[in-house]
Amino acid sequence: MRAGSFYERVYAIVREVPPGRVVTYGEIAWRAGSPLASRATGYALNALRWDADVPWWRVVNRAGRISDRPGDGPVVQRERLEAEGVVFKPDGRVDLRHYGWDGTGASGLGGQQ
DNA sequence: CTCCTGACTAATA
DNA sequence: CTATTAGCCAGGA
Repeated sequence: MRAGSFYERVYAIVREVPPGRVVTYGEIAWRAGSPLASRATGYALNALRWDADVPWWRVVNRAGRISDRPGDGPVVQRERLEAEGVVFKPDGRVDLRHYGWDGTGASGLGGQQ
C-alpha cells in the first residue's frame, strides 16, 4: 500500500485482521514499519470513528486487555469481540496465544511481560 | 519553529 | 506483580 501516512498503513493492517482474532498495537506498528511506533498506532485508532470501515475493536494492548479508551468504547469493543467468538478471561483479558493474529501473540507474549 | 500530550511497548529495578 | 525511563508518530498550543 505505501499510503502517504502512518495512519493509512495502520488502517490497512487492521482491515486485514480476520474475525475472531485480535492484534496488538505493537504488532500493527511492527507491520507498519516502526516497531516502536505503537504509540502512534493508538493515536491513529483514536482518530477513527466508531462506525469506521476498520475493525478497530480487534486492536488491544500487549496484555490482551482493552486500553483505557474514553467513553463507552471498551464495552462496545468487548461486545463486538465476543460476538465474533473471542472469549474474555475473568480478569478481562483475552488469550493472545489463541486469539492472536499470529497465534503467538505478535512478537511473543507469554501472558504478561 | 518548539514543547506537551496521547487508546503503547520494552527494558530495568 | 508494579514503578520508572526512553523511544516512536502525529496533532494542538
